[in-house]
Amino acid sequence: MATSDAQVEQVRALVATIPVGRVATYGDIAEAAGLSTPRTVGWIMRTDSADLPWHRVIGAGGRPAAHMADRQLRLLAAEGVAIRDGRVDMRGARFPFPDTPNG
DNA sequence: TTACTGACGGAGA
DNA sequence: CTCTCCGCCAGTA
Repeated sequence: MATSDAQVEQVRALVATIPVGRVATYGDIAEAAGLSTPRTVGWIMRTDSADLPWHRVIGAGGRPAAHMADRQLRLLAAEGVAIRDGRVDMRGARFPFPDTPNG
């Protein structure tokens, strides 16, 4: 499987469903989208994340994107997300994806 | 075609 | 806790 367009749309859809004050990890999104590696999620994001709340997408353990961590943390903090020592407090902030229609 | 790079994640030191 | 190495997939040279 070479990441069908459906997978890409799935990832984009999942990211778009992340509500305010919540966040999701690349791994969770990849898992929910049926991807085999979170790298692909990051690829999709950088490819086109203009219409997506990219700031609600973080790395494992609440690690924000290094190139724009300040911006992401700032946006998350503005939405009410708890930040701890420059990292996102996953406790209660991690958005639980309801179900994966893709299976 | 091979090699290098990158919005990642896990395990080892 | 920080740093490093391997695996994974897609893009670019």
